[in-house]
Amino acid sequence: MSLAGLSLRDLEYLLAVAEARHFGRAATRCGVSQPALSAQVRKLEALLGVTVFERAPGRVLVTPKGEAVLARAARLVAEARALLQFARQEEAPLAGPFRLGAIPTLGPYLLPHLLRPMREAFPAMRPVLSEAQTAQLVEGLRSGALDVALCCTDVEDPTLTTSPVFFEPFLLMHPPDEMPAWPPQADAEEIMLLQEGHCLRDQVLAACGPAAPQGLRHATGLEMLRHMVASGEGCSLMPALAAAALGPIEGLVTYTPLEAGIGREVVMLARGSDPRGPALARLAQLMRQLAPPPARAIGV
Amino acid sequence: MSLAGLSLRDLEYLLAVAEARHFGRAATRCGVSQPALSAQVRKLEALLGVTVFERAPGRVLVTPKGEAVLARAARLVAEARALLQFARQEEAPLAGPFRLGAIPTLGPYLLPHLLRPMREAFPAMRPVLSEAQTAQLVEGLRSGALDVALCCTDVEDPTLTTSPVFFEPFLLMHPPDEMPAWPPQADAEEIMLLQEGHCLRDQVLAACGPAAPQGLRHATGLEMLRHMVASGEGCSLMPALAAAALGPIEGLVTYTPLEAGIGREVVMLARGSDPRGPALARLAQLMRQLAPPPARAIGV
DNA sequence: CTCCCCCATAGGCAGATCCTATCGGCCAGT
DNA sequence: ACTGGCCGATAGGATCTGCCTATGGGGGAG
Repeated sequence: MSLAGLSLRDLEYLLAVAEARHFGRAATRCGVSQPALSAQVRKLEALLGVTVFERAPGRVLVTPKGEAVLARAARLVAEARALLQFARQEEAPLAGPFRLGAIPTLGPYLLPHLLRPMREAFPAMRPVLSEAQTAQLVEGLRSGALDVALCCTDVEDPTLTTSPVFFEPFLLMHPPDEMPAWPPQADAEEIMLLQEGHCLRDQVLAACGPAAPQGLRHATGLEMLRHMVASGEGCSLMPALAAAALGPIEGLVTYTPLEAGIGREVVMLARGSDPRGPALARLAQLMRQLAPPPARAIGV
Repeated sequence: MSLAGLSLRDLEYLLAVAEARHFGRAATRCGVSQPALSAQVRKLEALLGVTVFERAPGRVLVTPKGEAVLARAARLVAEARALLQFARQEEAPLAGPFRLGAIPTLGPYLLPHLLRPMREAFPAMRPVLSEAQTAQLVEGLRSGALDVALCCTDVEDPTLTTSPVFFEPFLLMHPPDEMPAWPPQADAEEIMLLQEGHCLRDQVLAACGPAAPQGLRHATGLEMLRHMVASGEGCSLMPALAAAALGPIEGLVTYTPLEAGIGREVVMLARGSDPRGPALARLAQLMRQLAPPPARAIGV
């Protein structure tokens, strides 16, 4: 059974007649002419198969079944009004669950600085955090499983919007008693990398210039990388936020700043089709305001 | 806030898109073209002020607020369907409260014969009985306070329908040892009447012909009338059903049949505008079938 | 690089809705 | 008994909404 032909406006007309017990006054209240309202009520009665009103001379009576229909119609109209009111009430920006993904070499070190100010700026936001590599983040964005992603690779997907957040410098991570040359010499096997899939691996390789290592020796994460350096396996580059969070290891690992410009651009990705575009832009701007101070706070 | 522009059909479209996650398939399911459905959904979103769907390339996503709107829309549509189904389901004839009025000289003696068969013929009917004089019954019908009325006066009101039920003869009620003449002699003061307002008073007066009494001696009801006859005050006419129900009083009151044609026509009145006209006609026919047998059963 | 998928847009048509004007029935005041 | 007023129904014309087919345009896959 379809709802074709059943109109909420006609139900309003019905209720108006029931209240006024008078077609003319009901029409005035509804803002239409009396014939228009009469015709619509008659049409609705035909559709329902119920004679709701008995047009008695001089007065309008309600039939027993009409009473029941009117009661249900009143509920329906009230709920419709509630729906309209609910839909139209202004909602806090980014309200509700907000799926935020980040790459593993960034999220654990950046998000702690962001979450509290974000909650203050968007009180109704309920962040749901996840950590994945860039490819999975992009797929999550496209499928709707994520709302925004923090990563570093320039994504050429035209359906995604890219908002710059900040530039994160790389620090040279090495044993204190062993200062490697930078940029590295040809086939510098002492440079260690993350395993395949991490965008940081590619960024470090790019930073190495022509003397990029083969990358045969790799770690599954930054913590492992730091411990490998501590054990004298070699050296590597560390993003500034991770270096600040993980810190040096007395007598085993220290960090040395490199020349300006060596690092990576952190961006916020979102779907271009997300209707909350303006709010997302404000979120990106908030991140831009927040990200540099912690980067300076690490003392590099 | 008005419901103008909010259409249940559009809400159905919205739900179809939410289920199918695909405008084209939703349109097919709704039996309209894809552009038609797209336009209506877009219009509805504008009306609500909520972007329910995010048209992402290759897929359709639902926004957080859209989820809430969809949930309410689903409730609304379900209730609308329930209303349609409820309205369209066949209802037992004359179902619900049924206000039946009767004049005092008829109701208590006729209705006991009618009620059980009426309940069998119209099982869903819930009779609500009342007793009043003709003028009040007619007013009750016109105001909608009554559904049908049983009375005897020919009512000329063009808004009421009159269905004959049966002819109720009058019996001469008198002491057994004192058989009055009929028709009465001029100014026969031994003829006693009911008080003003009872149609039976006028009918008896009419039956008396030119020798009608002044009616100075009157009773408030048929029981009182019978007791007045029993006490030797005079005699009177008694409707057959009342005579059967009240019965003679041994040695004090007896009944004597009169020539055929002396009596009153009992009719059922209803509003001509009552939409249950056919069912009311069947009710009148049922009364016609039921009324004569009890009239004969009184043994007169 | 091209074809396909999918939603949006454009233009025209048909039905629904509303309006004003009028009718017909009932009622009340003269 | 007559007549003016009230009230809902009907008639006819204007307008608007909703739907259709055809097409556009962006994105994705082979």
